[in-house]
Amino acid sequence: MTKIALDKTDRKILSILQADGRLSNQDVAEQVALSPSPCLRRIKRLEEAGVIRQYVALLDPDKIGLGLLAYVNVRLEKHSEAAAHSNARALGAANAPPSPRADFADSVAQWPEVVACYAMTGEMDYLLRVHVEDMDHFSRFMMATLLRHPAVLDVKSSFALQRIKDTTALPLV
Amino acid sequence: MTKIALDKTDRKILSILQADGRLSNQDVAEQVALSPSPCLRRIKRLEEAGVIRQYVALLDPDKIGLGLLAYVNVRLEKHSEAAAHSNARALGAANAPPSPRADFADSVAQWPEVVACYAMTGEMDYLLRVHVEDMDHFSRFMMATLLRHPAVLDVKSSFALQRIKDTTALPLV
DNA sequence: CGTGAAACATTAGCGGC
DNA sequence: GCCGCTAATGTTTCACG
Repeated sequence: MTKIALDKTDRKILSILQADGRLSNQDVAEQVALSPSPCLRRIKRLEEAGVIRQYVALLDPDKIGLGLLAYVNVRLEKHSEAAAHSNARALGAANAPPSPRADFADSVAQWPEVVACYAMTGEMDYLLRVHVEDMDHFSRFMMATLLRHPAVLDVKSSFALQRIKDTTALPLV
Repeated sequence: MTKIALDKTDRKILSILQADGRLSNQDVAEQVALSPSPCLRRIKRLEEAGVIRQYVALLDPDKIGLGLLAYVNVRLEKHSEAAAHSNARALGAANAPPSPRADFADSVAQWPEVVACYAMTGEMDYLLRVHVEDMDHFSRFMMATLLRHPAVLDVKSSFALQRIKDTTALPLV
C-alpha cells in the first residue's frame, strides 16, 4: 500500500470532496485558495494514490422503496477442514474445494440486499448490513437465501428504528 | 415524503450514478440511449425529489490512517422522566431539559469518529460505526468520550477483521 | 505555481412525434 | 406528455512560461 503524505491543503480538498463530490475543480481551487491547475494536480494525485477511492451518488433508501434496514450477525459452521482449505487456496490451488468462509464471502458479494459485510471479532463471525423493502422481503431473504447457505450456522438480526447519523465522510486526522 | 414513480430508465440512471457519481451527463445519456437533454431533465428531477441525496467522494480509511473499524453497541440509562421529556420536546418546549436519548443523539452528531449511529431493536439501544487510527485511539475515545457521556449505561464493541463487502450502492427494486 | 487556449460539458429554448 | 436539436455559456485539462 503506497504511503502518501497529506498536508493541510490535501486534507482540506478531501473534506470538501467528501461533502460534495461533484464540485468543479475551479470551486475546489477557490475554497482552498489555489488556482485550478495545482488543485487539479493534487486531486489527481489523491485519486491515483487511492486515497480517493471512488465518486458516487448516494440515494435515499426510503424514496426507492427500501423501508427496512437490518443488521444481521452471522455465525458460520467451523468445518475441521476449513483451515486446510484456506491454506490450499493461499498456496494457489485455485480449484481446491472452497472453505466455508470463502464460499460465504463469494455468496455475499452476489446478494444485492447485502450492502456491507465485515468479518468481526467476538462470538459472531460476520456482520451484514441489509436493505430491503419491508419485513416480508426480509423474511423471504432469510428463508430463501441466507439461512439456506450451507456455511451459515445461525444468525441474529436487529432492525433500525431511527437513523441518528450516517455519513460516508471519514474523520480527517 | 414526495412519492415518485421510477421507470426503467430512471433506475438505470440511478445505478450508473451509484457506480460513478462524476460521469458527465453526456456519458450517462449515451449509456441509457437518450440524448443529453432528456437525460439531464431526469437527473434533475431525481435530485429535486431527493432520490439522489448527495454526491460524494469515498476515501480509503487505511490510506488516511484510519486502520481500525469498530461497531459499538450502546445501551442508555432509562430515566423515569425520559418519556415526559420527549413529550415536552415533541410539543415544542424547546428549553425543557433534554431527554437522555435526545442528548445522546446530539452528542453523537458531534463526534467525528462516529460515522454512523442507528437506534435499533433488541437489547442494545444504539449501534455505532466508529473509525479510528488504532486500538489506542479507540480506547481513548471510549474512556474520554463515549463512556463519560451521562446517558450511556453500557457498551459492547466488536472490531472489523476483514472487509468482505462495503458499498454505498443500494439495490434497485 | 499560474496563464491561456482547445476540447469538452452543461443547460435553456424551441419544434416535432 | 416526453424526446432531441441547436447554440450560448461555462468547465476541464494540458503544454508552456
